[in-house]
Amino acid sequence: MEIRFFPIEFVHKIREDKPYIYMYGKLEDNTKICVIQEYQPYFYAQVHESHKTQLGERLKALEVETNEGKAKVVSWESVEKELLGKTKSFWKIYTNFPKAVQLISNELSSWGIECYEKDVPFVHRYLRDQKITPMTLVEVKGEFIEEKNTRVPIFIAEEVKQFSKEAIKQLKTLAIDIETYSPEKSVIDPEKNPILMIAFYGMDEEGQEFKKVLTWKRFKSRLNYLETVTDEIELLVRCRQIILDYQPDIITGYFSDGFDFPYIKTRADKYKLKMDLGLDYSELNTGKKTDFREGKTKITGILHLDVFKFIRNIFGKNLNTESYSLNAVSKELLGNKKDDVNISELAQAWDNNSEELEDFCKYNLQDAHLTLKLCQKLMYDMIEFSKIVNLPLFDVVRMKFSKLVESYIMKRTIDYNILAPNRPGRNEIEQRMEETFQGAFVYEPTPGLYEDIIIFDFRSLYPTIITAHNIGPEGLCCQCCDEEKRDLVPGDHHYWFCNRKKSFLSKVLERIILRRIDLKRLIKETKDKGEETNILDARSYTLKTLANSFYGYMGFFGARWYSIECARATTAFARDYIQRTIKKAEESGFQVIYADTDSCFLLLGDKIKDEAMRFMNEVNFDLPGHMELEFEGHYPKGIFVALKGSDKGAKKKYALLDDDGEMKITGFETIRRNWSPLAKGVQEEVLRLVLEGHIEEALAHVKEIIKKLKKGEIALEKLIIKTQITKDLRSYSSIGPHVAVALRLLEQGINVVPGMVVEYVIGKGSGLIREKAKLLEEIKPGEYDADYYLFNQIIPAVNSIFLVLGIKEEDIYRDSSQIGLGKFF
DNA sequence: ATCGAGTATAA
DNA sequence: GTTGCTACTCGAT
Repeated sequence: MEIRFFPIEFVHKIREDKPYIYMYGKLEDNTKICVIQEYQPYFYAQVHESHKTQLGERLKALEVETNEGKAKVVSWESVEKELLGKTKSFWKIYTNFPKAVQLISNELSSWGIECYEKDVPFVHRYLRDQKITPMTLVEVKGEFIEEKNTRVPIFIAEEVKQFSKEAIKQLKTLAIDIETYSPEKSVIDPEKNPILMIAFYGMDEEGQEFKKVLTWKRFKSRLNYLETVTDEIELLVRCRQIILDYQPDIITGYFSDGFDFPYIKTRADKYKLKMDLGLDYSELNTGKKTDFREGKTKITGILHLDVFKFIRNIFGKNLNTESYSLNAVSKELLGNKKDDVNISELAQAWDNNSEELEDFCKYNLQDAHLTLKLCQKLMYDMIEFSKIVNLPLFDVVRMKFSKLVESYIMKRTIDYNILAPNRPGRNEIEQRMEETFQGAFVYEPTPGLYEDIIIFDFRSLYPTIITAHNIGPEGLCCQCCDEEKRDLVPGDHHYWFCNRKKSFLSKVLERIILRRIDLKRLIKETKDKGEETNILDARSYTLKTLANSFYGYMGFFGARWYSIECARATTAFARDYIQRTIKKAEESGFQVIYADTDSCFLLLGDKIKDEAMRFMNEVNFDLPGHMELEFEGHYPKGIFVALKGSDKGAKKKYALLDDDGEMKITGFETIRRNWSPLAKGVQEEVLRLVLEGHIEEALAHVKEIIKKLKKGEIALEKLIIKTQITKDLRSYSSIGPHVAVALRLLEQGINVVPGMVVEYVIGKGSGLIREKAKLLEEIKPGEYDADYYLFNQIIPAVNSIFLVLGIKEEDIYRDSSQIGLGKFF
């Protein structure tokens, strides 16, 4: 019989001594199902003609002992494949189970035989080979079978094929969030401290909501979603039952890989409770955490998405948020303002049986609710990534850019019969890390206030250069192109890329670019019809992200298709194009005031916009491939400032005012999170007033703020400085203010993990700044260090702006205050 | 005094 | 994922 289903979650297992892929998913009527198919794992080996007979004998005899049985070679066949531009003959060697690939190939390597694609995860291999796209409708031929140990029907497939590219729309999702007992001045310790409450927030296919907060302390409350149990054991038992009863397609959490699930697992293990949530009755698997690998929690058959990971790894790049906390991200993405409670007071409220516990329950549920909404909001984007790289959503949301690009390239190897180069070993990585290359060109601006600025920029500069100049490792210094026809890379290095045979990477990249061009047209048509473009927008964003990552990928030391020459050539062409554009603008009579990588700022002067557009069209006339210079905008006013203590113009630091009076600030402290809102606010106001031509007001504004600052009237929230902790606290060689504060947080029992952003205020006193750095709860209003905020925050933030106008530092202080400035006169 | 480590930002 | 740029703090020389 034939059925159609949406595959969502994947595992592989040995069944009756044979390797099988298990695809958990849903039929079109939302019934859950698991489709299984036998599949043989394999890898490739490069075999010399003369060794073939001998090697065959050795492979037949080869056996490697493991605790899962003997790893063996099942069979092999000879295939032709292209490896970095050269077509060669390889053996495709099949093994008896997936893990055997690694063991057998290691053995062959020790015999001096080069092996390839030996580290491709089995599920990934299957999906690519079978051309099955997760989350889309797949048609399978086969039959239902009776199996033990399964919570859903099992269908064994003989044939599978993609039925449609349309992604699944109805997904039953459950968000989960836990609160734990964490008394002050103690480290988070799942061995010691219990889970106090667990919140669930679900939504089914029809949009029906499900809310519940479980807790094991009784207190007065009229919350209808509250369920009270006797103790933590029962809490965990109920937690298991709730998930099993609800049977979501997706379980989501915010940092649930790193916190909620490992915590639940640790507590359950402590009481020897089963957490057999898997659709095959398997236990919650929190994975192995090492120094290099983060933990992942997998529940067989239920897709666990850690929304935090997707945001941190991929989506966060196009957010403006200063931190990846649930609070900050929800605010930007959902526009919600979260009701906050001081979570460090939970332990105390718990011990005192306080009625405030109700607030913590509400807070707990709110977090689950926000997580659910974030997951739903990002679902299109996550699914698009999954579809485009053809991998399980579980893996995609946990990937970083390099893996994502590589997966996409790996998918394309099938279409072009290409063999993937191996990932670099330890030595190779070390060598690659020492290689550097020159980046983009940045024009040094002359400090000043400018009028009528026109900005042009190259659309997708790096991707279009790679395709237009056929950049790719295979065509490097080819011998097939005649010397006079070679497309030489600009600069001192004498090298070129073949212009007869298209390189694999540029073919792959061009497909992305072309698809995006089509898609943009479709989006426009759809919008014109007044229809929703959510999914198309997500797809366009995915393609753009992928295309933009190619250049970085080629220069990344861990890449399979690493090529420093390709990365070097990409930036070399880019520098050449932007410099030629600048020259051409000047030849056309425009004054160029700034340029950075792919953009060019010029002054309109006494010309009209049409003349600028004519210049742009002339540039475009000569551009190859998909390269294009675009009109970015017209700005009536703009300011460029000088380097500190110099009259040279600062690069990557300017502010513009557009036709609608909107300000666009680049590089200034205003947009940096490790400056106080006070300094940022003053700077932004000064920039605005100066650009609008109100210089006196700008100066007066600063003086006013300084007066308030000296009187101790500035609210503490405006003085908060946020700095990220980027590594383990113990490995800091120099203890900055942020590290000092983080160490105190640790003492209070707050889990300080890399990536966390700490907030502090500089308090009154003497000594190092780090000694004066205070947590918000450690300082009272007015007790801040006014001098610090004046000399280290406000003055540096506005000084360079005023200097452009000929206003010196002393002019800022004049009349603003009579105290504490003696040392400056 | 000067320099490296650390943080953050632009493209 | 890459390089480029500026400015500040800490801590060692």
